[in-house]
Amino acid sequence: MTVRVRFAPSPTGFLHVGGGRTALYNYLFARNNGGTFILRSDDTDEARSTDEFRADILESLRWLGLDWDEGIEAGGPMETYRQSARLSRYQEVVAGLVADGKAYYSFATPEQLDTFRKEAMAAGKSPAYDGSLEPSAADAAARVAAGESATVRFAVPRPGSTVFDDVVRETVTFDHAQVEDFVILRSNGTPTYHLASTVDDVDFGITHVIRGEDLLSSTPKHVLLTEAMGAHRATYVHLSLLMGPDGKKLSKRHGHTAIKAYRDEGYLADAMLNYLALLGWSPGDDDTVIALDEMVKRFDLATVSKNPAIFDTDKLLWMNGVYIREMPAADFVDGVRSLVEVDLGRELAADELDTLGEIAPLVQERAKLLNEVPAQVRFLFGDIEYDETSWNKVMTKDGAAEAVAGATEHLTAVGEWSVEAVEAALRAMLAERELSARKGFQPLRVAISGSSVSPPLFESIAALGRERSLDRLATAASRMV
RNA sequence: GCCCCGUUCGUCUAGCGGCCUAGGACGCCACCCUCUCAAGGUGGUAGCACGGGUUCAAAUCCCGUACGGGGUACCA
Repeated sequence: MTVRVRFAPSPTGFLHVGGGRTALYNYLFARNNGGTFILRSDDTDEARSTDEFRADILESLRWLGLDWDEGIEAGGPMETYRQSARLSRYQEVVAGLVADGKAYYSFATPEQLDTFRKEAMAAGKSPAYDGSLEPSAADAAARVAAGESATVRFAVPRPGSTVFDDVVRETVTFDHAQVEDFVILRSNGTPTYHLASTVDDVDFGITHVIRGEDLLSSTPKHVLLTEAMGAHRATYVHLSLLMGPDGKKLSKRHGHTAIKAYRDEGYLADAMLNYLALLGWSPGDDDTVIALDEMVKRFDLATVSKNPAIFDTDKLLWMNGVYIREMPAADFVDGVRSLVEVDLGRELAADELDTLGEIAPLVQERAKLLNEVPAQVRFLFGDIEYDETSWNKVMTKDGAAEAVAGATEHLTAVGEWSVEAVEAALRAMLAERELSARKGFQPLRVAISGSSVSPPLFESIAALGRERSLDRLATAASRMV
């Protein structure tokens, strides 16, 4: 049997990190098995679904590099992969179920249901509605014929129970006393999530339903529905949820939850994927940094962990640094160029691009976020701006003025302007003035870059050029008196 | 309330009855390297929720308790 899995977000919000992980696990499982990865849009909630969210989900998935084989915008054997376009099919299924006596028209009002549930709870019993408030079949038929509006509920066999083997949770049992006669068709004729999602899974030939644990208790409904349709149930896989640092459900107040927010902050898709993969799965062999194709080879649903994972950005940040350092130098420059240009508010000239190329490898070693880069290279492309804290800490110390004066003297004498020549000149200055490297170079760093933290000094000076470097030393000297 | 799921360092995890004096990674601390900051290197810190069983032997199996998460809609 060929594996067919789907990622079926509902466009009622941005693709968040938990959704990204679910998509990734579906992708890994499909690729590992030579199966098909399908993208579907579970947009039965018209009121909350928007095109903005639909676009965000596609864009986020593409950014991550999780390409799907079939579904939204990719096409495939099905006519459509949007639930909002499959209304008639759902109504057809519901009609069949009603005809078979597996579902019924329900006239219970919200108030009646509310009372039913409250009373059940007060009695310490399950609040699951069992259909006991409904009229006889004949009455129901008459009322429907008379045009009275009603929902359609699935008739859960009672007594009974549903048992299924979840790949990560093993055998799970639900007594039907806990499963209510759930609504499958709203009174306005639209399907509920349970119906639409299950019908799609059946129609699309989904073999493995890999989704969040929040749907675990809905699974008996899906199993019942599937079997009522005369179909074979899928294998279910419920992934634990992602939590915030305080152990509570991950939400906005913990920081960013949207995948795209991480892209915008300067995270790399590969780092994101690697980090997300490790939240609930381990490739074994004590490996931590692992590429997508390697994950595909080693992925195994049976080893996915059962417990919720906390989304910890410290580790993500570290991992992003690892991936930045692993980037080919040219890719790094490409990735950072537009950020630098946005920061400067203008495009980089050809010679400035060369300068960026020169300094980039040194910055690449240090960055953990792409977005940190502009601030680190800004001194090369604009006027000097002093960080006052740095200035006060460094330029008021003994020897600072002497270092600047000495550097001016020695650098003026440099012939060919190169990293080596600059270093030789400055080290000679140190020896002559009997200054330690620390005391002698920090003032120069502040004079050149404006900050006590910068890319390596000699390279920075070499990249800045003779004129501008000497100019900055002069500016600093005059500011010090 | 009721139902379901879970519980190994602060965090992500390895572990599937003896290889565990519990391994790796992030974080943190120290040292080394060093022109700053990073990176890198070395070392260190810290954990089997608790209580009962089962067994010659339990982090690993069973039961209970506690705690956490999810569900309990004409949301998904």
